[in-house]
Amino acid sequence: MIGERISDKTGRSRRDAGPTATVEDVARLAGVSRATASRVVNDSPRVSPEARDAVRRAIEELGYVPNRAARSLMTRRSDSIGVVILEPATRLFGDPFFGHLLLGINAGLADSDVQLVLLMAQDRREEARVEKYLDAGHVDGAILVGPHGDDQLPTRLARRRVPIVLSGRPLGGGGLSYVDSDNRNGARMAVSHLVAGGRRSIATIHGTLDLGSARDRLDGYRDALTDAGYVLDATLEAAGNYSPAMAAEAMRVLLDRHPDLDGLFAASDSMAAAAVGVLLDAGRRIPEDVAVVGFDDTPVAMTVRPTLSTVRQPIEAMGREMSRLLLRRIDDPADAPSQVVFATELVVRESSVVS
Amino acid sequence: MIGERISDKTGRSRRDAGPTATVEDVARLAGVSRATASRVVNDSPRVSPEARDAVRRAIEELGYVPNRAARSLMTRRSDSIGVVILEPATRLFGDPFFGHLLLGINAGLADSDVQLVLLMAQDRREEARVEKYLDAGHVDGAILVGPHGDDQLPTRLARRRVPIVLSGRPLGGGGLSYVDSDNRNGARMAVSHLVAGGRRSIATIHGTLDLGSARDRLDGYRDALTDAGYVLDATLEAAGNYSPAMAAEAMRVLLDRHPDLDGLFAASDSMAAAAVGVLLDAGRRIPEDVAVVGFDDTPVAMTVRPTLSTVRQPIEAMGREMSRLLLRRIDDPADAPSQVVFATELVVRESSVVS
DNA sequence: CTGAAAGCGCTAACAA
DNA sequence: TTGTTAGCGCTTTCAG
Repeated sequence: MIGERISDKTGRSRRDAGPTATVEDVARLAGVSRATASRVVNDSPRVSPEARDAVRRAIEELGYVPNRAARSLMTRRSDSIGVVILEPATRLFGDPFFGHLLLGINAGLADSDVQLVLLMAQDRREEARVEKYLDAGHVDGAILVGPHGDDQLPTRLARRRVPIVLSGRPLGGGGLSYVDSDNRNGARMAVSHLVAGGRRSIATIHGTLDLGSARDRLDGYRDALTDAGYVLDATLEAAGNYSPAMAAEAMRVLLDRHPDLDGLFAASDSMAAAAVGVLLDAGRRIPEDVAVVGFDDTPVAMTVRPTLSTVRQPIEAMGREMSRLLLRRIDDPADAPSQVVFATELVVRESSVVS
Repeated sequence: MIGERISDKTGRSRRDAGPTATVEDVARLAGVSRATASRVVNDSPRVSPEARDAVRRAIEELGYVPNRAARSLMTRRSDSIGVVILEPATRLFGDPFFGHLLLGINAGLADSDVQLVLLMAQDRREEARVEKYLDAGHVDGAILVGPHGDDQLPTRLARRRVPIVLSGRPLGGGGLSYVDSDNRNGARMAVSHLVAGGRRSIATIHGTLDLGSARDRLDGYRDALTDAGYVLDATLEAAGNYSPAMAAEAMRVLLDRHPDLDGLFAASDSMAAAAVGVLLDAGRRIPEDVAVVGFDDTPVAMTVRPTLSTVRQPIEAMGREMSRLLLRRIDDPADAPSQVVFATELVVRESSVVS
């Protein structure tokens, strides 16, 4: 029932030229059976060198590429993973963080021929859609970026045995795999640096507190002050929620409450930059009157004047690690969840030291 | 040969719980044939209301979700499109442009159950890999972001009948579908605005000239000067290649060549921001001494002091349109290529007008 | 080491 | 309108 056919049938598809050779074609040309051809394609060791060579040549000649759908149907693997962005649009816009992370994730996939399916969920409705998609097993696993405190999605997926890795420590459930940077220590270093510079009234603009990173950075801020024997003052803390606009407003409030403040730690560079704008507008000199440290070491830190001292996290490496963990977990579902925390590093520029 | 089986066989897969009902299961439960069940799933009109209801109930009860691989195998459609980022890492990092664009593209796919496969190619080797992937027909079509002047990838793919849509006017071949903004007119408006403000010596920092956008913005700059009867001066043009660092260097060169320059048009906000830094460092007041206009209206425009006048392009809408065009082309390969150009808009802030 | 055969889950002729 | 049947291209027992 097969007979004459190679790369052509009656009304095959819209693609006229494209490589549509099948294993069948390859096998015939190589003078072996489908099974053997398939074995060669999948690097099975149980193939004689001669057969292997013949098949390889046939593959080359026909420009054969396996049909992923057919393979998936058989292997029950999609050879793709989902990267789910749970963050609302606003953050994605301003923050180069996500681009960096995607790059790292992609790099981590590079020698595995697993594809990256991008799934964005701006609201609960879209999130439900994404959940259904993941649940249906259309991807072999997923990396979840930015789940907030009250979001049960990770837990639900984990319970249904969907392999997942989170970006950032989840506030809720334990037992999940995640990759994070040492936000707390990064913040501690930043604020200790301000203390060491002789600053006495150090404020902070923190991120959305239902995010682990935001909470950890705030804790680090408090750690440093406590270490230095300062008394914590809640009125020196204001929410900027990782938004430049809200950070600007927060800065105004802080300045109003503490006209004498002489140090500021902002939980992101974009918030720091916005705060710097407000400080300059208010006639403060930076760093003479107010020393400022941000977080992330994004390009804006170098663009703004004065250039921004900040805390660097190895975003790309983190993305790569997330891929690595997920692939491992997909390969071996019994693999225990792992948590990986990357070190952060203080980068001192103009905004925090009087030269 | 089927017999007893519903959602369970011997060693099915790693997923223990998940919804693994098949059309077969649905059909049996609904008391109809596989074909009818399939018809209901695919909204075929040739189904009686009763059958439809029964099948719908069964689907609901079993939590049935079609297996994409099996469907693809049959329909020869992957129900996914590739979004190829040809840009080197550096741009992705700083520029919120890509995040915006992805968001738009994704939104354009929202009610089509087509998935977005992200493919990044940082160099020629990776580009070859991506090309092979697209060529193999693993996706139904692709959106190409950032192909540079000498890149033959779009042409090659088009020749092989892979449906594609480009982001930005390609410099090379005609006859390709693309979505762009009116860069030239945007730039012209920006520079005319500087002229109207009485600026006499207006410089520009342009992007990588093997990019249509960069060339168009440079042309728009020249248009405006010519319109105003100014004499073009090549020494007032410097390359920033969309990189803040190179833009800073370009600004230094320009300042050196023309200490009296009183206007600047930068082809991106990030370059404008970097240039502003250099100008401030050089003791120039903005806008009193030098008026500055950027391009893109990214968040940095609001963050920097003074806030940046800029040209806004509807990035998200552009992304949505790209999806729309691609889906249309996939549906009907005979559909002629279309070019869509979105209007740009001048946004005036502090950096260009003395208040 | 190799081949024959079975069948993954689905859709699409073709009949009825 | 519905059911029957034939595969899509691939991997994988199971014999040989």
